Amino acid sequence: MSNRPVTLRDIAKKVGVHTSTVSRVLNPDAGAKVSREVALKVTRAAEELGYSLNPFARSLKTNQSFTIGVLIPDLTDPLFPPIMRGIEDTLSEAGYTAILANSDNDPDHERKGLETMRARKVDGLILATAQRKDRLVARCVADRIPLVLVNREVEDHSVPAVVNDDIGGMRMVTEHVISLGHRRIGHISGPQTLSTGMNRLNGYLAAMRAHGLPERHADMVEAAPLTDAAAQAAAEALLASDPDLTAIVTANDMLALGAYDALEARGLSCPDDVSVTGFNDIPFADKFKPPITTVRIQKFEMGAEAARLVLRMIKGENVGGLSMLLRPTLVVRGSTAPPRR
DNA sequence: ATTACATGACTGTTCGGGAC
DNA sequence: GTCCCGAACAGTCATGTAAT
Repeated sequence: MSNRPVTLRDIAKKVGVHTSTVSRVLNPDAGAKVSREVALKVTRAAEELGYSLNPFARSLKTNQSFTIGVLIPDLTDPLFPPIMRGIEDTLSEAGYTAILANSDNDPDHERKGLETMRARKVDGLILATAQRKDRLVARCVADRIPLVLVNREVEDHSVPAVVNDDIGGMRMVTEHVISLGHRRIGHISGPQTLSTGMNRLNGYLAAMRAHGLPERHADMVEAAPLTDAAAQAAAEALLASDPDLTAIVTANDMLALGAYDALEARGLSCPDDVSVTGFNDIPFADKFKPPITTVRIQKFEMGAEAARLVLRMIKGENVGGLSMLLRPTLVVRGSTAPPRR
């Protein structure tokens, strides 16, 4: 009794045909010219013997792995599972598999993750890790690997990207806060090395300017890196520098949680003393206390579009530096209210 | 006897070419 | 219209050959 996996040859032997015939039966999309009678025998034998395709052997011949490498910056960030779902659903429909690597926001991890995926001969890459200036991305471009960025993009728009309208989204939520009557509004931004961090800051500034509100330098604090600790420190710095703030708009929901903590530490309540807003509308954002007013981005769709784009590139389509901008929507919940005074 | 290098077998699958 | 033949793919490992 051998443990050797069943191959096309085994099926061919059993049925009495050539392996290539078996291959054509089991790959109907290759334009199989096989009689129904033989095809039936082959499929039956394949089932009886428990055949499953050897993807390595197929890759050897076709130079295609039907595998896409996906690199994300932080496995613990609830933003990414819905994006990943969009990627996986779309890829699997097309017969592709995603392999996931997490960089933990560490450039060294990122490089290793990319190297591993490339060594495994992925057909394409989807990166959620891109910085505005990104050497790893530049190298992938130079090596002509089908590559799509998701959520974040590079400064020179040299790589196709599927991103949210971060400027518009942040402007929208800031204007919601302004419309409630707030005038002293602070911003906790993401790292300015990231397109999301920079665009969301610009959206905040655009809203402030449009309403003739002062852009005080002290009212803008950067949380870098994007960690819980940095978020809370940023919120504390913001409240310390401007005690008259009545609202804080943050660049993502996790930063908003940091603001909640900082408010509580100062004995302030949200939204009675200070209104707070988030961004992304991560899963369970409605379970925050209070439920967070935020900007809903199209997470699933973002992943799905990125996957569609990379599949088009694999087919040889020239998509150029095509960027896709997805429209966000405002979700008003309990963390925003008119200022007390 | 040891070392360096070359050659070829091997894996499972696919696909162009050709036989009937 | 059906089916077969056999090369080719990338990389590893064993074997062969020649030089030291």
